[in-house]
Amino acid sequence: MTRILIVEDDENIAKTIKAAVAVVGYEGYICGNGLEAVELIRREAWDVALLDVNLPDIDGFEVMRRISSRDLPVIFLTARQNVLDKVNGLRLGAEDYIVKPFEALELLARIEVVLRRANKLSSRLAYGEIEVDTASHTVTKNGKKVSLTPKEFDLFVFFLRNADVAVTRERLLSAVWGYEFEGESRTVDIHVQQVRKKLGLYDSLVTIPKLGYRLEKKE
Amino acid sequence: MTRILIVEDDENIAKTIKAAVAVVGYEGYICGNGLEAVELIRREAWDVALLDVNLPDIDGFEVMRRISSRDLPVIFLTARQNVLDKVNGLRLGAEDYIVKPFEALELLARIEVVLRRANKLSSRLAYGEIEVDTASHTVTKNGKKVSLTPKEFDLFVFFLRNADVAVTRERLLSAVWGYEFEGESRTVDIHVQQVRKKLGLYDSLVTIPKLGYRLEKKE
DNA sequence: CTTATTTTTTACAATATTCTTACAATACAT
DNA sequence: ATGTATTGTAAGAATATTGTAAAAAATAAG
Repeated sequence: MTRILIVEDDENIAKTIKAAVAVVGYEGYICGNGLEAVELIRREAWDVALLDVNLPDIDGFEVMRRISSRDLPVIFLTARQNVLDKVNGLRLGAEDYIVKPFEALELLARIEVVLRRANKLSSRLAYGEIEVDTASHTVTKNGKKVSLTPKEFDLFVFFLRNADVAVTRERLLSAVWGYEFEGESRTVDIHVQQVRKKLGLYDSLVTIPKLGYRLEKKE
Repeated sequence: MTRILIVEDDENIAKTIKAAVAVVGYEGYICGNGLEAVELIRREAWDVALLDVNLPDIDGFEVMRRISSRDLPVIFLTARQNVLDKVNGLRLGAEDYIVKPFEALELLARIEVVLRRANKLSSRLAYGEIEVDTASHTVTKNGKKVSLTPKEFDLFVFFLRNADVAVTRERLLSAVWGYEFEGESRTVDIHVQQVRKKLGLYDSLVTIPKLGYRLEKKE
């Protein structure tokens, strides 16, 4: 679950933001002042912080300075049309800067960009009852977690992204293993068997004799 | 005309790629740095971009981020054997990933797959109620899947691509089997019979006595 | 440094494909 | 028509490919 810390003293704005991020499945937590925000950031894990510049105690910039050791993407929110603020914010290492009043969609887009840059955006892939989350590297079947090794995971993701395409072992070696084919090897086969077994794909991850494999597209 | 943007700072590699894609009739444009690439992608229409990860100014991933709004298939090129790079690239939405040094044929194959996925190329061949998809390596008759062995598949595709042409056994041996005719053999015949039987082509895959076979064109 | 995990190799069993063989059916020439 | 050459067909042998388990090697974790 993507957790977003909303540091904003105007309760209406804060609630609006929380509702907006909830729409796309993010969990928003509201915090009304700077000092508390610093504490929360130190104690808990967050994916992004939306930081109002004007806060009742310490301002957003000060919060940023105090948490600068953390590797947390920050987007500043401000009512000021002040260019100086913007320069300040970016110099402090803010990921982005957005001026109120803003459109909810605009904010969501910015959040997505920041998350993607931080590689925290979970991209989900589905294949029937199997779900894959490339961010957390987890695979579930019927909601039950299936444990795949890294190679198996990469291999399966590759098949998902190339569903219904016949792929040769050479292609797999180069795409998943990252090197060119040298001599013959059963490595690919073994991993395919493993993925088949772990995910029960005996009927859908088919062998194309003398060619390679194909993951049949789900209807 | 299929336009391919080649973003690669090594001039030799870039020119090699350009020559390779020219062979199959694609137009390649070379661009040596990331910022210019972003501009080119914003201003002009491209079918695929080949994006080197290591560029003199901003890296390939950054280019990808900046053009992420565009719906342009991207294939990353990299010398790195780094899995992280790969995961990064794919997470950013790259269509594919290819490690240097690569074979020209391999690259062309990937480009074809990407173009096909973007529906800019067709991999389907039809013959009456029979449909062949060379990408997924499947054959259906009246929507029902027909299982052909590799040789049978290649043989049938060859006939489809040479419909209404009388082909000798020698020609078939050399085109489908890939070697020159040595002594007499019934191999070709047997496979033709097999294709006839499996696809019910008794009337259309005709024998030309003393010469070879011909797949009659569908009206 | 040891232990655990993952990846690769190895060896062999199970399958699938290709090719050969043998004979039947058909076409063709005289 | 009759014999010869060619092609159709089935069955099985030979070959090659893939499945699978388990050990060895490499890598990561403690």
